[in-house]
Parts: sequence; C-alpha cells; structure tokens
Amino acid sequence: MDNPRDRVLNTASLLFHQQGYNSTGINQIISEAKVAKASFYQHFKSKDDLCIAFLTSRHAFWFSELRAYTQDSASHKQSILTAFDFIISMNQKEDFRGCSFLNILSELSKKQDAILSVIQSHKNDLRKFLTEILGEGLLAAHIYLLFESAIIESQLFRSNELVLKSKEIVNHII
Amino acid sequence: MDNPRDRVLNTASLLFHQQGYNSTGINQIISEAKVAKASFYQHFKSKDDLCIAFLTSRHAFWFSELRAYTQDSASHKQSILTAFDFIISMNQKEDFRGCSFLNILSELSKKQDAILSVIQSHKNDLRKFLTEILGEGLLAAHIYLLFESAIIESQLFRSNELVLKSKEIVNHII
DNA sequence: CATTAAACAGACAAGTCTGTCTGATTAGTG
DNA sequence: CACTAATCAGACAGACTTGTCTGTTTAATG
Repeated sequence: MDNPRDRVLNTASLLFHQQGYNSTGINQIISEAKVAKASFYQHFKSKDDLCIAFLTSRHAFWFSELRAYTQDSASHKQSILTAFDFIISMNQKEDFRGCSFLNILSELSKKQDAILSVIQSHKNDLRKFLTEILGEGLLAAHIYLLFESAIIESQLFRSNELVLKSKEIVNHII
Repeated sequence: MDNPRDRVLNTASLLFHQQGYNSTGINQIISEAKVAKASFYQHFKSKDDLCIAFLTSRHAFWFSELRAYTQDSASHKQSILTAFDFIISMNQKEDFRGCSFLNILSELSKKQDAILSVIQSHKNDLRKFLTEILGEGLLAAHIYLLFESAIIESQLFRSNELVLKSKEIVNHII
C-alpha cells in the first residue's frame, strides 16, 4: 500500500474490475493512485504489462481465498458445495462484477496473446483444482462448467439465483 | 445490403464481433461500410443506439439459426443435443468469437443499462427456449448453464473440447 | 554532509474517440 | 423540369488515449 507499484496495482485492480480494461486509462489510474506518470512507467513497461501484473496478482488472491474458504470442509462433496458459496461471497464483496479473467477475455484483440495465455492458465488451474478433488473423469469437467456459468450468470443478472440453482444441481450429481 | 443503414449494421456486426465494442470506432465502421458520417447519425442517434440495433438483429438471427438447426430433431433429447452441435457450427463459422451478448456485457459501464436489458432479454429467451422443451424444473436450468459455459469455454480455449464434453454430459443427464 | 536512486509534477507528441456541422451531389417523384 | 429528401465528403470541436521526456524534490545510505 505504501510504495507506488502497489498503489498502482491496487488502484488498477479496482478500476479494471469496476469499469473494464479498455475503459480505464493510465491517467485515471495514476491520478487515483497518486503516482507520477514517470513512476508508473518505471514499474510497468506498458498498459498490457500492467494488465498481466494485475491478472497474476488476482490469480494468487483469488485462489488463496478459494482455498481458505473450502479447506475446512468435512468431505470432498462439501468442498465443492462450499466453492459455490464462495461465488456468492465474492458477488457480495465485489458487487456482481463477475470474473476478471473472462471480462478481460472479451476485450482482447488478436495481438494480445500474452494476456490470453495468462487467462487460460488461470482457468486451467481452476480445472486442476477441481480434478484434484473429484478425479480425472467427466464429473470434474461437469462441475467446472457449472461453476463457470454460475459466475457469469450472476454477473449478467446481478443475482445469486443461478448460483444457488447450480449448487442444488451439484448436490444431486455428486 | 443496399441502403446505408443495412451497410452500417452489417459492418458493425462483423467488427463488434471481431474486435469488441469499445475497440471499434464509428470512423472505422462508416469507412468500411462506405457511408458518410452524417448518414450514420441520421439512422442512429448514438453509438450505444447502434449497439442496441446490433444486438436486436443479432438476437433475431441467432434464434432463427438455432431453431432451423434443431427443428428437425426426432425427440426433445435430440433437439438439445443438436443445440450443442449448433455451438460447434457457430464456432467454426465465426472463429470462436463466443457470445456477442456476453462479450458486450463485460464492456458495459453502469450508465449503459439500456444495453444490459437487451442482453438480459436475450438470455431470458434462451432460458425460455429450453424450458419449452424440457419443462420448468431444474433440468432446464442445468442445461442452460452447461450451454452457456460451453460457448464461453470454447471461446476461451479456441477449441470445441468442452462443447463436446458438455454434449456428453447432457447425453447422460437427460 | 554528500551522493545516489526513486518519486514527484506535468508538458508534450501523435494519435484516437464521438458527435456536429457545412455544403455539394445524387435519386426519386409530382 | 423542379422540388425534395437522402446521401455524400470531410472539416471541426473537444475530449480522450498511451507513452516519452524534462526537470525538481524527496529519502535513504555511505
């Protein structure tokens, strides 16, 4: 929170999440982070570079929160059900802004394949997270797909309705 | 294809799909559509107005294609399975660009709630489409969630892998 | 206390954006 | 042929974009 790099990263996280990547300018970021432009470009060589730093830190944050949320579960089934509660908790905390990674995915052009790779990695890690709990079969893919749409649909409708429905469905199929 | 309004709409559809909404400027649209700027603003009172016109026409196009694709199916189950083939066919035709509606959703600011409504309507109609085939229960929601993630994940990974997995899953649960 | 590195403010270039406006040209109709 | 409405080209305003650059100030360390 103290040094300029962290201030930029924190501010950018908020703004990218609230306004989207392309709608958030460097000038707004540095002004709200109270950092000089020259300092910004000392730490990040471009806006896309900042984007990758943001996604990397978001990745670490998001997974550590997910693990913290689910680790106390008594069973594998309970872990998975709690993961859906985690979505609800994030929706509440972040006002239904959905998934940072998928939001940025929609804004990418073909030249930004470095960013695409970071997004794909993140989702591959989520698939791994579920596979470690559920094994290699179709079930893990099934849950992954439901988990993804639960996030997106709650963003779309600004509501947890479909997260709760997903959880109910998951409760039947595990 | 002849009149300026249609030329704008067709060009915008392509460009919004390929580059995203915020990354596509009016100037590029009118230049590629070979329409004067004054003519553009005679037909659309703003870029957001064009966006709504685009989504409206996309909605009509997409549903008519989906219905054409699924109507010959022998059973309800077959209709649903064929709907997943429709995703594959669209991915091929449109190079894994995903869902126009969800792509634009990620780019919206709070002030653009008119556009949000159009997107929500579209998805509500998709839910209705599935409910008409499958009835009101959890199953329709279940298929809807798998359908949505099948589209998104194929965009993310530029691959039909998870569409095919979804179809396999659907084949088990119906 | 002097030196060095980092952060500061902010002008600037070169380009983008949306939307308005002027004025010329075309096409269709009475 | 004359009138009307649509379309044309493109300048323009005003604000925005990313990234570079100059020069000043602050903070830490030998």
